[in-house]
Amino acid sequence: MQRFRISDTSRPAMAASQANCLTCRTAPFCIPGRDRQDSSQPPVLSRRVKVARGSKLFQAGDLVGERFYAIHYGTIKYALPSPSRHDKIGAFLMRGDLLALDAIGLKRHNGNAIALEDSEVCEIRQRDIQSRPTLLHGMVSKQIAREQSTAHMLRNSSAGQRLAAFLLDLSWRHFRRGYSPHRFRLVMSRQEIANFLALSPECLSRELTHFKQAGLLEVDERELTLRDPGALRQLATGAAAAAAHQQSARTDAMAPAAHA
Amino acid sequence: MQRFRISDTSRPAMAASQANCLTCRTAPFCIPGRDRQDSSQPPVLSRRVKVARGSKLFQAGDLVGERFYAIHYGTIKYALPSPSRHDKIGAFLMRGDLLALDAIGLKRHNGNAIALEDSEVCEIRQRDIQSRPTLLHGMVSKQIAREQSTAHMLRNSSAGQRLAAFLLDLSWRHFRRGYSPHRFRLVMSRQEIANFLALSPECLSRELTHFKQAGLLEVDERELTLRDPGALRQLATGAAAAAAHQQSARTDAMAPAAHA
DNA sequence: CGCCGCATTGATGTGACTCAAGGTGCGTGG
DNA sequence: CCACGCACCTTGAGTCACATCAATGCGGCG
Repeated sequence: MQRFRISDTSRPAMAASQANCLTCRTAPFCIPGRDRQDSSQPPVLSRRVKVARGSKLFQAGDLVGERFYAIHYGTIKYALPSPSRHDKIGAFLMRGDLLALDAIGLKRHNGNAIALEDSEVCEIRQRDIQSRPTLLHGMVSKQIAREQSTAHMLRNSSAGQRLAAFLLDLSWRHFRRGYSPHRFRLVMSRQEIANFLALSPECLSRELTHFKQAGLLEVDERELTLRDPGALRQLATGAAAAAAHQQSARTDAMAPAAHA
Repeated sequence: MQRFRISDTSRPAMAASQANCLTCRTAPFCIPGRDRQDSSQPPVLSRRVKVARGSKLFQAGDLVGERFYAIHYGTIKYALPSPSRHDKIGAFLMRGDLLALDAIGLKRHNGNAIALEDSEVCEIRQRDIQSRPTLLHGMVSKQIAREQSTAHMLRNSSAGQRLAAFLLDLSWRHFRRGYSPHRFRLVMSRQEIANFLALSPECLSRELTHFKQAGLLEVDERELTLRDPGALRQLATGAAAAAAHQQSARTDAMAPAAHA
């Protein structure tokens, strides 16, 4: 029921301006670590780059140029080219997420970064960050945790488990950013979700209706409402007798929806 | 057919000694980046720790203590605890691989690190590395690339694809370390491989015999011989018309077995 | 209007999981 | 020593979940 059309998928990304993390309102979700507030350090400067919906921030083969990105607003998908059929989507990045940190030691990018909605990213130069080890450590930790939790999610054997884990991850990330964890918009298409979860679109659709029928959620086009995050969590963790499974010291990655 | 017994799975890891990367023979596979040779910098010192087969280097919940590890020799598996059944194995680390870099910004470890054979690891303190950004960048890049390629592998839908990708990865890593890419020993059990690939042990066994019957490889207990890496690669990449797919600028992660 | 992309639903096949049994080598203890 | 238990691996039969193919509905766009 969602039918936007992207007529021009390759119009160039444009418009740049200066930015400063000290005054940035995205920074609390973006930069981990305490020394962010440390104003005795020079502020991390970056160039802001707008990326129009459907256009590429960079693509596989592009020179990395010793810089990476933080999403200021919007959503970017990162996809690795695959010989067969469509590319494989490796991540959906939203406000505050880091992008292309994996390319920090590479000459050229391995994947494509495409905006799912009109977005703006902060371009960060390695040079500007490498004198701030605490900052870098926090970013690295955040990034690796995300990759690991993605792999962890993909090891969930069943389609329902994977979908539940995905939705809870989205929920948590919205919550962390100050939005409602119960109701939010899916900026990506069903096909893209299915791709990310390594499922067929049909299977994803069926799982969604199963969840709907079980009263776990409601979904109207791309508007999602979680009705029973607890049950979703039980599903995601492999159900069973996962009763007293409290966790603390959370990072930004794949996390519980016990925020009610 | 493999039947070692680990009587005591929790005897403590012991014995420490000093080590120096400048003279270490593992360094070429371990530390990426060019400034490793830079002797104007102080050498990276580290403590070597022996880990007996079956014992834990650390486990989930242990304090991180602002240090991580590089494998000097041996093999370590890193597994995340899972409420249901067995832990999920997230990585097999061998000579030169980095371990616990994901914990760099955390207080406590998320997973268990268990030696699959008698091993020795270099304990690296964050402090000692953070004045060497090039070094750190290289390590970060290497680590994230590994995580990404694991996730990429797990998105391969079929059991054969995943297994082929896994074997080629092992082959490549042996090759990089100066060992034969065609013949090597599997230090992990079938169950552990199956766990890592998110397959049932039975399915893994069947795929192995399929590969054997197809003449792609031979396997005697844990001794593996790759007979047709090219065919394996076609399988792993999703077969199809993946003809002219040359790649350069390789990292250490999931890579071709075009080395013949 | 006709086309196309997206999403859902149904019918059907199949690949992987589950359960079960059998074989093997090691370690232990009678 | 040998019987036994055990951990590991393999193989077979049956089942189920997911992929595949196909048809339909919907809405935007040319």
